[in-house]
Amino acid sequence: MKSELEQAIAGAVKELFGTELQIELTRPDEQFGDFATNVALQLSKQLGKNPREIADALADMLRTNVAEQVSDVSVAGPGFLNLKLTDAALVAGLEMQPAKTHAGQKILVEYSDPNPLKPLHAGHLYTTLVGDSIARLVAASGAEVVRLNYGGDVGLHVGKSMWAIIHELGREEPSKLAEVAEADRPTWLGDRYVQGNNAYDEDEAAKNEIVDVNKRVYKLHADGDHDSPFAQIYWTVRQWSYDYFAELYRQLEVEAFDRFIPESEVTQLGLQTVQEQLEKGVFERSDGAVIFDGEKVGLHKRVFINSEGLPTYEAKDVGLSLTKWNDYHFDESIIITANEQVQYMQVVIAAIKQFAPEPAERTRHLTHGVVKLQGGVKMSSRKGNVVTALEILEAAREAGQATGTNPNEETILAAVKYAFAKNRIGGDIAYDPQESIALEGNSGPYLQYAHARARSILAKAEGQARELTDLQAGERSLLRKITEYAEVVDKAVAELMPHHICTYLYELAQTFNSFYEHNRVIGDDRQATRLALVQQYADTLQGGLTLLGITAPERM
RNA sequence: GCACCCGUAGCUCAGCGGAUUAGAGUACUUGGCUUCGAACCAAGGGGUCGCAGGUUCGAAUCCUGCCGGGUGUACCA
Repeated sequence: MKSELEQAIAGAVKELFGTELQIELTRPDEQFGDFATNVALQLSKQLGKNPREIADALADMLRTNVAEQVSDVSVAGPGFLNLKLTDAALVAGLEMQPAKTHAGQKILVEYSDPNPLKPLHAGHLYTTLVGDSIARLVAASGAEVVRLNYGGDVGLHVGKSMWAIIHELGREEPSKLAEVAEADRPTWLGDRYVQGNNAYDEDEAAKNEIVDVNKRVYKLHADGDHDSPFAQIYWTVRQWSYDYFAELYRQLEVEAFDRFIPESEVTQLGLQTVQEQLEKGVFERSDGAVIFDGEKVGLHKRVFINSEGLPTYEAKDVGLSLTKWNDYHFDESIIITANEQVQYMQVVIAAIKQFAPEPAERTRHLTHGVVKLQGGVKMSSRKGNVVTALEILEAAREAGQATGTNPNEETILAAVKYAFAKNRIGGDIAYDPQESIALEGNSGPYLQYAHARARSILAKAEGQARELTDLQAGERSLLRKITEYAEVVDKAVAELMPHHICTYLYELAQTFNSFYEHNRVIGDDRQATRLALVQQYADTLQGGLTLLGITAPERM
């Protein structure tokens, strides 16, 4: 519908003024119409004519050319062309589906990326939810999506935790791990990380030991060691971490990952590749380390292999990138991380581009902001003052109890997911355990409620829904909003911005609630027509919620 | 120092490939439940869109400078 009209207008422009123009119809305020365009304003400059004259001429032509779809063409303001669709055309808009812009493509989406042996904080919850909804968007656009989860099971942070674990156990004795109760494992590990981190910063001797432990972890992987006491401790606590991640994903009810890629799996390939490319001049030696001089391409220098001979995160990312390429030959690889890695990732991708241009050019890095506590304090797992991912869910449940409405788990999840999804990706999120979970206003529960109400009508009503004709004002407003769905999803997919879905669904639900308040469905003369409308509305809302990973219960 | 991101109602945020009267939520004030679910609806007050220039018939939106905040800037991830 939209594109047909755009072509019709482009045709009219060409016929009247002889210029080729790409028309982009917008959705104006309802009082102006269903679609609007400012072509006349754009044309006035290049034609040297009054924009209103141009608009009037176009309006005249359109009134006859698109009379079938458009009931009214008006010129307003400085020269806007406002179009009002006929009821039939508006109803036809229900057929519009989101475009399959990525049909036939294989797209990798990497997100969540928690590190074993470190705590899962609120940021992990955020990045997991953002990644899940982006992966859903990509899938909705027709792509074959591969969900990847990359985590640092080797590296300095592991050295820190392992050092503290051994310290806490007293000696390298795996059986002593049994003293940690299963339920206490996550916090116990989190405490070890903080302990190791503090020791690294404050105690020179401990720092040297940690550096040594770190090397032992790399060696353990190189040797395939699963039997030494040190290795047994490592593999056991690593599994504890993976179990804990699984618990978070289970509680969040996010789509399952297709593959977990531990850093240890790509370390060798990364190290080897960087060494090879060092020979070829992509990398260079500097102060005992191997670096990439990003300054040559307007970025900054980065260390890929440190002076200890160990690969840094950079080299491992090289290994990861090549592993993805070798295993999937993807059309696009999306990586979702926090903002602080923006410039880091640019250097890494610039380096990879030197010797593996294809995966580098097909990689897209999306970033989100940090989760802040009320008052603007950033959370840090290094200092230990963290709100963990599961604590956020717990806080949500408590806040839900406090409202007296006793929301179930479905509603709690909707509240949390929506609170994190409704903001544009990129900015920081202020998390207020009390407010972000509020069950009213622009929230997940509001949307679920607006859905359940509609389903309730449908369940109670007898008789058949009928086709939509001779619409009244309130009915038309609701239908108009419903038909915007496909356009909104297309926009969210194009920008990979799930918040557009939130904004739209909230407006849709508001439109319905207002309709509900002012129009009776059951028992009204127009029951059949209104049932059809309510049905369309409920299905649309449910579809949108699904894209956000939020359920649409029939009752609540 | 340099690079990147951000600065819109008290608070939390949409809007930013320029355009019809800057929008929501929340908080505050007020009205609406004997009829389909009031987790709702209806109405009201509240903004020099950080500041100053520039481009344009037209700027919250584009450009430049400044101020304020955040992040990154060699062996952390």
